[in-house]
Amino acid sequence: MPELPEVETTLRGIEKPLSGAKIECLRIRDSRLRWPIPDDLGARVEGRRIVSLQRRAKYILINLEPGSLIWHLGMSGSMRIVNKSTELRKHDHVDLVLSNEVILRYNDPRRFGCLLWADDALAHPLLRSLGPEPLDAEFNGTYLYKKSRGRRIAIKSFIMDQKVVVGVGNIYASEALFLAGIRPARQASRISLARYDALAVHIKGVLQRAIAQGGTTLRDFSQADGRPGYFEQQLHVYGREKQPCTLCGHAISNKVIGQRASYYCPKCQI
DNA sequence: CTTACCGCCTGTCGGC
DNA sequence: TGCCGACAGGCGGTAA
Repeated sequence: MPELPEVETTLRGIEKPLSGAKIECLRIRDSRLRWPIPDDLGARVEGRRIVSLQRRAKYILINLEPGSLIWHLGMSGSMRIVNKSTELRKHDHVDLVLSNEVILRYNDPRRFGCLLWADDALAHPLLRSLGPEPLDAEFNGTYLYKKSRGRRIAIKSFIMDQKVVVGVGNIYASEALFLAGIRPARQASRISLARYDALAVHIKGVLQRAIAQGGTTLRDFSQADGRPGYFEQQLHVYGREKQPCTLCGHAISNKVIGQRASYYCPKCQI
């Protein structure tokens, strides 16, 4: 999926046209997402006004007050702002049609995303047990250090666990570990507080820089205006197997950790 | 509680 | 050129 920077980029791209707008209707062309889109969702939102939008973890929340649409982009989802004469593309599964001529169009080839309703989104089972936002002050080295005591899993799997910290996926986990000089397979319990301090700083830094670049586009992702994200050119290790390390020139390795490709420099990351 | 693994889907790419 | 398997940015469910 879109990780945190891609979801944040999407949110920023749709916030202005959607905020305060009235929902004309919800057009569902294919409801077979990760969970089926509820049958009554259209009736539930039709004619109502969008009060605000927010991101929590990798979820986009469209608040109608009371109640929210809970929208996740899955692995391959994207949203675009279009109008009624915009031609449909393959996998354009949902349109949120607003009365101001604006249409929010959701495209998701793999259909791993979801579109659900909750009276209280943050209390929804999918969101209830999520860890802290990585850009919040409460997320820091001390938090990671305490949370990791007794955890034998690889540090990369640990920071990708949404109960530990949200928003960090396969790309940015690899990048943050490179910047912090930590080998992705290292056990989470065997990392010092000082190194967790550095890791927290680099998680925040890489996410912020990626947001500033509109996210990373590898294949499916695009911003709400259709442009790609531009962070790919700043990736140090992700997808760079056998290419030279940007710091020392050694070839980048790729090892499977927790069923996911994991890129690192065997010289710079210990 | 933790950890490891499966599977949901379509599209693309590399190897033969 | 065509076919086939491996793999892809996520994540809930299950089993041990």
